[in-house]
Amino acid sequence: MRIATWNINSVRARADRAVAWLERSGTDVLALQETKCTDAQFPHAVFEAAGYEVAHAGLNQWNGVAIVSRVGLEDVQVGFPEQPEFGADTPVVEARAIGATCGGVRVWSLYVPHGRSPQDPHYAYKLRWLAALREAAQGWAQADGAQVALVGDWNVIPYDTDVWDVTAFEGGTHVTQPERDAFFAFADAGYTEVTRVHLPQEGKYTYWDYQQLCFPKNKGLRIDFAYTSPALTARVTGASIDRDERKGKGASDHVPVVVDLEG
DNA sequence: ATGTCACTATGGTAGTGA
Repeated sequence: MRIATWNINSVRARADRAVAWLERSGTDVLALQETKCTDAQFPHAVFEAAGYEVAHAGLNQWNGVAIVSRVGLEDVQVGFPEQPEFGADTPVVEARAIGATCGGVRVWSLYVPHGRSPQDPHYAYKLRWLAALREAAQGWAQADGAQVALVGDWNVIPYDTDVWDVTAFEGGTHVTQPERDAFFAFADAGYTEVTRVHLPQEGKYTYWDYQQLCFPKNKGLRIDFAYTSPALTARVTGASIDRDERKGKGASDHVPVVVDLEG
């Protein structure tokens, strides 16, 4: 079975591209982030025509997460227990997490808050969000044989070598110790970040900003990851990053990150 | 050349988020 995660940066702008990629790559389950639409606006028919079921959570033009599967899609859950709210006047639980069981694997599509700047309330929200997710995820992995995949855009640069020049992020988000601690805490909860296991090389970026010709200059970030519970980690046979998907007109600023499972 | 893109609301351009 092949699972992938992809921050699509508007599913309406790229539904055809996503389906073409699904078919070309032979992906069974795809977790999407930044769909940037409401459930009513989601292009369900495009995916269903290709033989995929869809579960989506989207409140407005911001955020939005989905799971697309051709191996079943059961027990859909929008948001995780104690997922923090954000908003100055009327706080809401944003559309940043959706879970479903696909082919026996509990898949979570996650869009971790950006943080904006270490001084911004969004940064504290990001840390709260990651801590709450870790609490929930620890519970999910408890059951013997539980096969859980936490995949998505983590908005954290775990190592200095996951960015073309870490000094460009001095004073910014993504590289602070609290963010990195929050990211690595999932390993303490029993999860393994399996893309690192299979792609340990430096410079394996998953995102290149649209601005400043970042992609041609290969000024990228590695911020899209897949944490798997012990029983699922044992099934992982490989991982890949489809860098070519960043090429050409109409690309997302992120590329798909793929995890292969035996069976 | 601030070498971008997608969204909304508006009204033909400005604001927001990344």
